[in-house]
Amino acid sequence: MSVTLKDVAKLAQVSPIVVSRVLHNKAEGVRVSDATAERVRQAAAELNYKVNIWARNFRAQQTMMLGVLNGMGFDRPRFNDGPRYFATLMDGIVDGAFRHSYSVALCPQLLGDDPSEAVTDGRFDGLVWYSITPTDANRATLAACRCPVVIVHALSGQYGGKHPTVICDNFQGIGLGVDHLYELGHRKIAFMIEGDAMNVESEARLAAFKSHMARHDLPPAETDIIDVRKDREALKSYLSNKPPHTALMVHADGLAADIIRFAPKYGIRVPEDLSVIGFDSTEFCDELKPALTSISQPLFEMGNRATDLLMKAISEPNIDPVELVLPCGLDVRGSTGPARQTELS
Amino acid sequence: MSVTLKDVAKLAQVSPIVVSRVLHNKAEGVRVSDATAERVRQAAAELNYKVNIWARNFRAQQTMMLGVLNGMGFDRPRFNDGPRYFATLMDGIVDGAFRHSYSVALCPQLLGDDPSEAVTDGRFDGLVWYSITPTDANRATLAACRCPVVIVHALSGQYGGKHPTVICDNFQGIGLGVDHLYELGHRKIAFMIEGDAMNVESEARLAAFKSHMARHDLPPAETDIIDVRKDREALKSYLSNKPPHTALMVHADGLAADIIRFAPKYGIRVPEDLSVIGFDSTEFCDELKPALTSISQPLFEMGNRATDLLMKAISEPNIDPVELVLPCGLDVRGSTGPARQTELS
DNA sequence: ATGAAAGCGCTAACAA
DNA sequence: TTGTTAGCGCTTTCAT
Repeated sequence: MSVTLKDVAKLAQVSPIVVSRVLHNKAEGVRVSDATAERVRQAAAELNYKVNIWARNFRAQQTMMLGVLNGMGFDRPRFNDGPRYFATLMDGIVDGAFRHSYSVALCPQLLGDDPSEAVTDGRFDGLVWYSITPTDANRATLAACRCPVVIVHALSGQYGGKHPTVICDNFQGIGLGVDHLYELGHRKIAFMIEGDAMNVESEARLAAFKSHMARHDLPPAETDIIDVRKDREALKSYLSNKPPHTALMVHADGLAADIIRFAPKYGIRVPEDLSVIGFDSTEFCDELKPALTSISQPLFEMGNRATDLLMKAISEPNIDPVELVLPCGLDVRGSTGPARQTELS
Repeated sequence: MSVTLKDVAKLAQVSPIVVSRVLHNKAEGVRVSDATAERVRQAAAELNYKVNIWARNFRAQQTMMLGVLNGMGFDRPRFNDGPRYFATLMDGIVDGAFRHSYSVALCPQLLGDDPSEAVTDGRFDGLVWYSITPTDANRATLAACRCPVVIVHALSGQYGGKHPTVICDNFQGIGLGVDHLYELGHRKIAFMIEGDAMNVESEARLAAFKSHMARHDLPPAETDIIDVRKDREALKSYLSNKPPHTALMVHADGLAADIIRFAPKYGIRVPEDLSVIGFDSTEFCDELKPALTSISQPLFEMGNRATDLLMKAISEPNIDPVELVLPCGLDVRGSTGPARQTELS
């Protein structure tokens, strides 16, 4: 069907291995006479020979391929859902993989009946698992993986300390936000959190908030933690009752955006009456009026470094897994300003 | 290293081929005694045997893998650049590929020195090439491909009619926009176009505009085509000189968004003074004030159908390539309204 | 119902 | 400097 080494060898009147050496070996190791080498190269060109990369990989017992899982398990990665989170992370992963001469495949459909076969059929040399939730099923799948797995958005401890992990520094990030507000004169600062399930990262952010506030001698009271997890209406009732705070840190941009959109309806001006900080610095931050100040995760970097950890895990299987915590940034936009001095009327 | 068929065979006291039949064959074709089959299954379970998918693929001379190229050639796909175009298309491609039990890999780094080796080393069973520009280099690469290639965002004729193509119906899409404006009473409608290089699709949209306007007995004059290709400042000078039009169709959303943002500075209200229609219905359309009415490409569908064409090309290599033209939609938002009756003051 | 042989394309190890 | 052997893991073909 396709032109193989053997065909080239026949034409060049040498054995296949010589062709392999001439065409594929590093220049240094090659011990072939110039004349033969030239003959081989000509033959290859004439036949338009190309290696079969999978034959080579099969022989070398490697795939030169990384897989990406995301979310709850074997739902396929979606680029266009939600914010650009996953897209940016993927950019980092792909960039890193290419840097190491690896390809990236999107978590494949499985040829068998069980989705988890995809991580056990030798398809990949390594996996990046993104935004995994620590359910029993996921832990079981993780344990079944036959290749190194780097987990993004998790701390190693959540998974038995067996896998390298990459996560943003939620503690430091929230600190950036709190300090920013403090410097603007804010002392009455609330934290708002939502979400159906307990989200590990949101929890970490809340804890960080409490800690950083305490550092400023402003330990938050219970009423300073506004939990709209069960009832999104709680958000509206908070806004309609003259918020006692001058600033709001929100666990994620989506909720912060709603606040910015709803606030005017309740006579609350952002940032004059209420400063708002989100988390993730999603692209829509710039489009909001006012634009949303937000803490940014180094998503590209996270994906990128994940591949480095994977390479290390592939080449040194028995090394202790690294837990990589990367610093956040603060993108100051229009939704934060000096604290108001008076009560809302 | 890993458990193979042979290991299972030894434990079950049968030959490897029997194991293969029991574990992998369709139920019907299997001619193995129940007792043996059971023994094999037990052995496999005991050893925790998993197929090596690449050995199977290698043997079958297929990869069950599709590749995606985008842009000018071998720049790697970027998910987070520009609008969500590529992300949505990818979602369609991935969905389609999975539906056919194929994986999708992002255009890989090349193990050799020449990037284009990636399309000739048998890495993929098929390729989706997105947003290709018809340069000589790209034509050459296309010709060198050893697997079927489906081109997205192109017409078959641009590439010698040799490859299946998928494109949105720019003509019909622009027609939706023109008709929408016409029904709102607009008669003075301009078309705005930009971009460094000649963009085939933008050109097609411009031509469609002329044609649809003529259909309404409103053939556009030269002054109704505002070309800001060379000079983005031309946009501002257009806005500052009391536009004689009541509506503007723009070749793409990005430029339309700028108009919406700049217009107020020149005392032009959208849509009261000037209705604006974009193209692509990008997600930021909703965030603009007013939200941007825009023509939408069926991007997910385009990616999805591209994989169908690829499957067909893989299974029937000699079939005539299909040219798929998928209809656009019109997302009416706030930036279009009834035509103003008076001149701008 | 089961098994033996053979080979996909490539390259490491060893031999000449 | 060149060639031979051998095998990666799997499955099709043909024989028993």
